[in-house]
Amino acid sequence: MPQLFEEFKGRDLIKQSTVELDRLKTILNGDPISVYAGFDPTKPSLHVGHLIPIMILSHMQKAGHRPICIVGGGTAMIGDPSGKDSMREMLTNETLENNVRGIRGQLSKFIDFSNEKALLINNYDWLGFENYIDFIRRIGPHFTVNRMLAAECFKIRMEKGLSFLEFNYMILQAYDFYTLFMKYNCQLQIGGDDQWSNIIAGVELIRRIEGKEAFGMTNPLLTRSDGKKMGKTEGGAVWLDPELTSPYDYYQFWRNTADSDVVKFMKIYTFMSLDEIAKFSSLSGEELNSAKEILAYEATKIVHGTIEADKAREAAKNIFSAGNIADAPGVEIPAGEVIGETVSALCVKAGLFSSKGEAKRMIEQGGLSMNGIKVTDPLKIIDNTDINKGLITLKKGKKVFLNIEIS
RNA sequence: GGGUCAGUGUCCGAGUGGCUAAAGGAGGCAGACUGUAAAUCUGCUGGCGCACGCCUACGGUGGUUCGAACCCAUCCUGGCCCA
Repeated sequence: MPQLFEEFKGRDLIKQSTVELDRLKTILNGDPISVYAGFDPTKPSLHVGHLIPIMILSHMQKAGHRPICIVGGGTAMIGDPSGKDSMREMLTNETLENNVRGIRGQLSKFIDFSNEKALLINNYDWLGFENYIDFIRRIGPHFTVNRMLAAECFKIRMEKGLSFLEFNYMILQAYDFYTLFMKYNCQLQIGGDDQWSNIIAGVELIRRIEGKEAFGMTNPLLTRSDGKKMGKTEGGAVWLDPELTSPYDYYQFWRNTADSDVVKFMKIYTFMSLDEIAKFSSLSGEELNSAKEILAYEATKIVHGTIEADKAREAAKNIFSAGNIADAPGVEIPAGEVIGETVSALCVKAGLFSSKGEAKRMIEQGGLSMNGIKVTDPLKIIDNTDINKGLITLKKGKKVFLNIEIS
């Protein structure tokens, strides 16, 4: 088993570090430390885009370190301007609390929070009670505006306008790091490379106030080989919450990975050993198709567990290989709302298309099959002969399957 | 606070009184080819019993006009310049 640093290197998880690599190596491979990453609770669920830091924390915990997850109830009220060209919507307290709760549950699938082996902290605990005058007198002198303005993360906003509110985000995140450093002796902050400015701000703050050294490390920001942002699909983000993205869809997301990304994703998004992954790197072309299955299975397993991953894999096999679509996702619709309806109306009701107009277009273009037969007439009326054993199976395009259960 | 420019569909962005459901691009969806891949080519891409019709839409509200995304007033939001 390779040591942590080698593991990270092998998985291409290190982009920038505040110290030279050989020092980083002794830190990562050395005595247990506390390591922190922040998550913005702007949504009730994390999505695939959040996964890299989570995986890093998970690896670190396995190597004996202690992860600290900050769910930024305090900072989310500000909104991180990094990489955004417009100001973020402000959130109400209730949605924030709700979001924090959801995220906590998801993190615990990757990180063991029992017996304080890892901590989950809301930075509102301290940010919420700071006195403004007090705060700026204590922290303010350590930052110069000119330095801050030079930071990469503010650059794009210098054109479009940056509110003072958002400008403070960096300071608050630095203060988070400082607080954790003082309270928990947290020495390392990790995050996406877009967090680099915020991370070094924290490192500097600690050095200035305490004269002590803390470290920062970033992971590369992943774009898929087709240049699209990770974790976004037609339907929006791919969520970790099974209510928002079903395990089946989650599996399908990974299953549809581009050839050129398969090995890269295995390294980052699964716990498969590097040796094991190496076997796949020599594959090319059609052979890679089976590697995608493994990637999808492993990635799904981590988030949704073995049982759901098995189910998703089975369902996918049955649907795509055996042509048996009984395992496809299903919706239940009362018989009265099915018989006598047009196909287009049924599809809309089942959520396959968002409007009848769209359904009609798709059908006219040959994009819909019902019970395995291509539908050509959008106004076709559904009758009893279309129902097999209480089911109508619909297929949109090549790979979106839906069973309508008639109740 | 003063001056000035801007706010258009998922996003970017044209349009500056009727020819505008609104150019173009991106994104998305679908068809063909495939390996549940990529690339490529093609079609579609506000809603509705959706060929001809109706409704909703160009920051909000009110107005001018036979007719407004486009003109006027006012408000909101933002940029830039000045204080």
